[in-house]
Amino acid sequence: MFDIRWIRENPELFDEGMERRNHDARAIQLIALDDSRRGHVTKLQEAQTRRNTTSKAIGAAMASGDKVKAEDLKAEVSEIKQFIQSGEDEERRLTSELNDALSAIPNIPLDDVPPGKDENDNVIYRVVGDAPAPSQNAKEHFEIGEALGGMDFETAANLAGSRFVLLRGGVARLERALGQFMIDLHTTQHGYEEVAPPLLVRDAVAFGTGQLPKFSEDLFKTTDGRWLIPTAEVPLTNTVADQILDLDTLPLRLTALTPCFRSEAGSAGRDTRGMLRQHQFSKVELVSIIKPEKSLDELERMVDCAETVLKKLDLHFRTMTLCSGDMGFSARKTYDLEVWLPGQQAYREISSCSVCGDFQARRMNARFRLEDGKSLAHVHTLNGSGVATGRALIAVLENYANADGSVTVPDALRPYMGNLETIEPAG
RNA sequence: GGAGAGGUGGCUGAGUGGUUGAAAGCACCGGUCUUGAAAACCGGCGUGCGUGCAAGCGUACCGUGGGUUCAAAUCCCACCCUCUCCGCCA
Repeated sequence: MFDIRWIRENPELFDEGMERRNHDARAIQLIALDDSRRGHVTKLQEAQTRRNTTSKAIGAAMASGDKVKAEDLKAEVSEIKQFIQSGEDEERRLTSELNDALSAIPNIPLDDVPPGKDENDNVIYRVVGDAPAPSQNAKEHFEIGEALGGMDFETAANLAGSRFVLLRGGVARLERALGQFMIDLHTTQHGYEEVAPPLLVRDAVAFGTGQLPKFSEDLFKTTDGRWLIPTAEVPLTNTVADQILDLDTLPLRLTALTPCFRSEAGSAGRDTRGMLRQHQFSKVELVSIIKPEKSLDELERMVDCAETVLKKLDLHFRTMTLCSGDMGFSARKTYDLEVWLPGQQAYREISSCSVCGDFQARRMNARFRLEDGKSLAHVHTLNGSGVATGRALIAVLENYANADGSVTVPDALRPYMGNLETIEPAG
């Protein structure tokens, strides 16, 4: 969320950022809102000053036994009170009007983010490994999974409806192995602390990371008013909400392997086949809470952590810098890792790492104490998938499928698969 | 689900209608002392908002949101959270 004072001081930077975002918010409208709020606050405070001084005078008059004077003063304050009453209502209205406007505004891209409209304008940052030779026979993951008897969409649909899958046997274990492998890698090699967070959160938490108020339709809501997390980023990042962190606790690096729930409200008809886009999927998430001056380095570090997963699985992928029009609401800069899927003959997003600056920290009110031991500043937050297990499963199946229908288990996963070397078709 | 207790500044913890933004201690910052450190002593030390070039001034804030009152941390209402006991339960 933006600080209105920053917008007042940097209107052209703000407008330029909004333009790059293809967003229609403009500084002049917000400043006008703030002007009317400020003007009103000043008037209200003057009235409050008079009320306070007069009230103190009443106290003094009572103390000295001057009842007549006290009564006179009471009558005087009564009138001021009327104005204050309505004035406070008006202040609340003006403040929430401004806050509502501010909380719906996306973050501004960093200067080095390529300009663009949608995914077609994303820029290749680096490519790792070689794409397998084109193959006519390459199968899609759901063909492979179903042939193994390990990917049951029909039963899942009977149980829960569309966009769910039921995994069985070796395939189910393979997904679990991927999750275990990734979270072990991040905790033992990359310095992240493992967290097992709640999967349901309250409004304020979903607001903190930017899901609310604008994207409530993308989330599942429980009957008692909570939200199913769409990513562990939400609870992990909010662990520092409303806190003042000591300098020596930073950086804070957290990881979690959790189910994620998304309504996919806006994507009817897209990726309906297979398990590319599900209402429920598992993901290893990475979150860093960091000092502002370190946040850009941390983004590179985080991408490296995510890339390491794919390198260890020996998967070919490319890392993309998202263009200004393709980034998420809270992000200032985002790298996507796109893994090569032979079955689709295409690169598909498998991980996404973003730096949010103080955008989320302001929403959450997460601050830290500076070196002087006194002043406070907002932390910076970063989040990234240390790879979604569902999509990693897809990638492994499509890249490790053999002609006879079996799937070779990647070396890195064997310790988690009871040293199994291949998953064979059922029966 | 039933009964009770409680939420005060970075932390601990006083404070039940009138100079209380809030005692005290700890932590922290500056200073004295010391070869240095510790201890001791002296001083300082909340946040948001408004206003101002600034010093400052004003205002709001004692879980959150409303209300009563000339005046609320203190009284009333609703909600949130924590703890204890009982019930139920993986």
